[in-house]
Amino acid sequence: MTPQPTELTEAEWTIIKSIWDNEPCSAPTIQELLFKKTAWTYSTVRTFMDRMVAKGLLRAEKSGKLTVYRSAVTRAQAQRGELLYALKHAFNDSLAPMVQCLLDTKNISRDELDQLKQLIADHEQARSPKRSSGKSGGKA
Amino acid sequence: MTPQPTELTEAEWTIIKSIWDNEPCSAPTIQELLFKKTAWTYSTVRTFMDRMVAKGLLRAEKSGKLTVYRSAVTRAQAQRGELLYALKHAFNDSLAPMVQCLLDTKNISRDELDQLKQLIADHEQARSPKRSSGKSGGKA
DNA sequence: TGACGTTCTCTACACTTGTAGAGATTATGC
DNA sequence: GCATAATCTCTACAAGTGTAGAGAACGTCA
Repeated sequence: MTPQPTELTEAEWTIIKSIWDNEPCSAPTIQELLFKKTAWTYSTVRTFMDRMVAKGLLRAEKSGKLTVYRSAVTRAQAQRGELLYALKHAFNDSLAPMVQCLLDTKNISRDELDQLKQLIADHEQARSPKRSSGKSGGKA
Repeated sequence: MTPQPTELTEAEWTIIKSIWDNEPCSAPTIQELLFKKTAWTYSTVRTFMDRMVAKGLLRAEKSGKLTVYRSAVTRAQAQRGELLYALKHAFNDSLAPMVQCLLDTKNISRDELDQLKQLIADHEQARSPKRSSGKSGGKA
């Protein structure tokens, strides 16, 4: 059961990133961690977190007095959701225009370009394993 | 003055796509065009469109009785906005993870892969024109 | 001139999102 | 036992989003 893709709001992204990096964790912890960036009060953070539990983005568990939170979606799932939203709405689900836009928009260094080429090459490799002599073909 | 990137809601995407394909156009026209997909009433469509004018996504002009609408952002601008939102929030602005996710998520045909490689090659070419004998180096 | 169709304007309402205060509860150190 | 600090719960409110109805205004055809 692949969970259906989720899109997060800006605030939700902020929260869940902090949780991925610190789970399991409590609301006061997250509030404190984010305060420098966001200046959110405890109430604000707590409200977000509880709403995210209701949406299935987080899981909460009471440990005595304290409520302990964990993510309920992985980073990859959330990334996929966001990407698919953009892909679907902005690019009518077609890959090439999206990548083209990426290339046009960002100032991409030569290193990054090489990296991209490598990614694609690896992907091709994985797709149609060529069992070439030298490389073992397994995922690096 | 590059306009700051805009993110559109789902409904806004639906509307503006129809407008890009038909501008200049009136609200009743758009409503009719979209009705099959969305079942939105005239009021709904009109409300969206007027709000989009307020946001600077569309421009409206009265022509006697009729109000005529045009897009105020290009498709490329809107695409960029959406892409940058995803890139920033989901991928912390780094390119490679995004492309990786793309490769992992979609079932990409060999043709598409080739297309991507071509895009990247073209981009490299444009970036550091090699003034090779055969090709004229200008944009295709 | 009156009925009809088209388009517009205005208003509304429920739900979501961003933001937070007030006050209750509980543990803790003295 | 009591002051204090930490945490929780509840409630609220403004702005944004999705959705639409009611009724005005205008052109037109008989």
